[in-house]
Amino acid sequence: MNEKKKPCSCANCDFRDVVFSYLNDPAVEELCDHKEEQFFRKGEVINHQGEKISNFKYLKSGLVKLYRRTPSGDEQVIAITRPFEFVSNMSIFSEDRYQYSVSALEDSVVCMVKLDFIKALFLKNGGFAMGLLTKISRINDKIIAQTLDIRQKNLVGRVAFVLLYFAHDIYRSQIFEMPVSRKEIADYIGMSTANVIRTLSDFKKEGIIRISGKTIEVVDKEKLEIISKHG
Amino acid sequence: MNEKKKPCSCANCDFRDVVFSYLNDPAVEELCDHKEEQFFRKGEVINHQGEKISNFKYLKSGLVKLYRRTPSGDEQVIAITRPFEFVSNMSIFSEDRYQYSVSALEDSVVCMVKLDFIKALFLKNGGFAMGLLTKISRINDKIIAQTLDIRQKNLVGRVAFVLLYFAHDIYRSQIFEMPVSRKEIADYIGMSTANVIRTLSDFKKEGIIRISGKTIEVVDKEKLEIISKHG
DNA sequence: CGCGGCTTTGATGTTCATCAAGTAAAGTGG
DNA sequence: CCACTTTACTTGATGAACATCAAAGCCGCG
Repeated sequence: MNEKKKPCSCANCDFRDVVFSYLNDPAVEELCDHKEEQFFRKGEVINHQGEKISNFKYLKSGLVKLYRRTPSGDEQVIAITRPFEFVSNMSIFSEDRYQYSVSALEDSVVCMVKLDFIKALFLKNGGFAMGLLTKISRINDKIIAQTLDIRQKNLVGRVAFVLLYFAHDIYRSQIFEMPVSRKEIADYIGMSTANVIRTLSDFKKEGIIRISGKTIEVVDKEKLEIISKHG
Repeated sequence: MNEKKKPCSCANCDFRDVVFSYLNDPAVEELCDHKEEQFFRKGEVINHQGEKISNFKYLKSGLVKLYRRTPSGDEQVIAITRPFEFVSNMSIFSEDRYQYSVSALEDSVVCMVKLDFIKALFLKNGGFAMGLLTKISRINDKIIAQTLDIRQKNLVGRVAFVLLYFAHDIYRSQIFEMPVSRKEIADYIGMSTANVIRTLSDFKKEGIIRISGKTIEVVDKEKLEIISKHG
């Protein structure tokens, strides 16, 4: 009945179900003492490619993009994701430094725990390890599958794909504010900025979508799906 | 001094250092009782996309390709790897069924352990879990990085890249037998078969490589590297 | 020795990137 | 808050890169 103890905010965190379900209450309590929440304004960089990895991070709220800068200097966008994906990507266990950068596309809250603490927990708790492995595998699978899906499409198919991705997976709404620039879309699906814009204009002319600035509305979802599946 | 015990072949397996280093001798002994080795002739399919996953598999010797068939029916090669990469890829923990197929490019030996056994071991032994997670992460990182590297290059750069990949990473020799068809190369780097051949012919004319059938010799490695880095 | 698959090469057309020039929008400093 | 600068967006015109098609050569295999 020592109810006076400070309640741990982690106990009710949505993320607990995702990978921390194997931790019992005392363990979560301890985790809580080691975590830190950090706020990132839209546009801010959360992890920088090449920087040393010292924390296990995951996205609590917001929207982020994972990307890298190529040797030749341009940007490749690898993924755009919502909670509760990891921020310090998979590399945390395999690499010393970040292979990719992560930045906030919307105001975001990131929760971080010292990596050493996670690793120690890992050694002690196999269930936790397995939960984490499953989650990381799933994220990796998704990234690889999406990359392959995109590669297979032609230009118009890619643009259709990306529109559907935002409408369905990110915003779950036919009408939304595009959180990225046209150039970022281009870097995401691997084509030139001019042609992304051109294709969007074509879609608009054909009445498939409505555009006004950053606001996009998917009018003819079915047609977009057909185009996405190569057309 | 009960030396009469049957010696466990797993104890000295090269693979032990890769992920099983956290297992002590009795644990390896037990693992040994649950493993099974299987031989695959060149061309045989080891895992089939869509098939239920029941074993943890890794490549002991040989060479394999990881690929998938797209909805539209053509093949995308995701990776070509040597031991000791996993065969039942990362998805083993995240998915019920294989997302991709794996086939042998050379005669190969695959070692397999019931997945249930690995999972149980996982829960008991955090160190083992961590070793495995690290290994899986590294493989995933490599696949993603390679895919991004390829995407960034133009046609000739991609062909140069693939030649260097076989010469350096796979065969460690300037001269080697290409284990895949021209079409498979095309599916690997995402271009048409005809253009792969054309580019190879161009390289030959310029004296950068020598070709006779499946045998390829890299003559001017430096030039190939320049071309690979966009040329 | 003839059939079928893989390979090679040339010719053709499409797709897409690049360049350029103009417009809208969004910061920035006075 | 307005003039100024910069950055993002848009559109058209051009050419390069690449896929596709077709036809022929090669090679292994029954």
